[in-house]
Amino acid sequence: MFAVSLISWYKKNYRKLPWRNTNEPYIIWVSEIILQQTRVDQGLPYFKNFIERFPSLASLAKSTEEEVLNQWQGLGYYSRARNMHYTAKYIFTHLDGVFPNEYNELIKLKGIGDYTASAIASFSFNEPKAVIDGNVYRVLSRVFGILNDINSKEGKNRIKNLADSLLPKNEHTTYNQAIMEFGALICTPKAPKCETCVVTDICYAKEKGKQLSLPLKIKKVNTKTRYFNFLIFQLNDFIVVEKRTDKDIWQHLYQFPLIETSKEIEDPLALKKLNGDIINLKKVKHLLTHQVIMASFWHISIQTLPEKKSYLKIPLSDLHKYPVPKIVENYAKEYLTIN
DNA sequence: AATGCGGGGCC
DNA sequence: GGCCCAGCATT
Repeated sequence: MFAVSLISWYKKNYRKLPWRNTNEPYIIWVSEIILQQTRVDQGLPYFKNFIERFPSLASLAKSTEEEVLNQWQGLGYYSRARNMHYTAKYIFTHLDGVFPNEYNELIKLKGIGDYTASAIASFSFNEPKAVIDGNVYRVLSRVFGILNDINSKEGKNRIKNLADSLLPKNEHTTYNQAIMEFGALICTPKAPKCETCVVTDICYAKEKGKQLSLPLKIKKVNTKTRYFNFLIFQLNDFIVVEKRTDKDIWQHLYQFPLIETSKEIEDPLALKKLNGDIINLKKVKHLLTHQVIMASFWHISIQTLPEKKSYLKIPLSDLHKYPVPKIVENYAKEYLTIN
């Protein structure tokens, strides 16, 4: 029995993680959002800091988006933080601060899709909904031999039907945790630990030697290269930052004034018709999932800080108050340390 | 159905 | 250098 085996394995082998000690929906929600497309090891310190800074839905709702993004800085996929802040305010204001307690209501909230709604429903409200995340796709496609592309409608439907049929109605909470933990620790993407697997005797992939070719994912990656020139205008202890507002990466985060070009440039000052002294130039290659950012940081000593509606003149010592992309954080830490 | 959205760890 | 991670929103 598939579910029984996984539950039994889980009870002996699960990791003790802070969100497993509670069924409080706010805590479960925060943990699930943080763990979207994010490994436990990477998300764990963010979870602890986030809960310490925003211990309740009310505290999150009463904060500013900037404060929330500041906590999120460095974790990536910042729409998660923006949507959480939006949803916290929505629940606080329009739902009397009470978290929706069933899948059909949870799914309506911004930032909550099928996986997260199922997880909160199962973990917080004892509603038997099967969670389907990357682990589940991998485990089920291997064990039960789902050969369809899991990005296709057919593949998703088969996994969905299979997941629903396997869900034990009474122990769904433990089972949901178990299958994901099993995928994370045993049925891993590379080098799965088949020698310690508890369902190896019924596993299609093991029998056929197809562990590494399942799940089948057909996708094309077109990575594009972009050239960012960050201009760090400095006058005494003041610098200039601006907020990113476009529908682009790092939305609502701050940065140094940016000139994006189609290729590397020699002299941004000439381009901007500005007079100043370049006192540092640092080039950094920053890798995102589908973009390569070739960044140049031009540190410019200038007599008059440039004026523009979107420019904020701030003391260098205040820079840490603004949420910034990792690449900006890295530069600031190395070259703009005050003290 | 396809695309955009971060950053990091692993091979 | 590619792949993937407790996905979701938008087009």
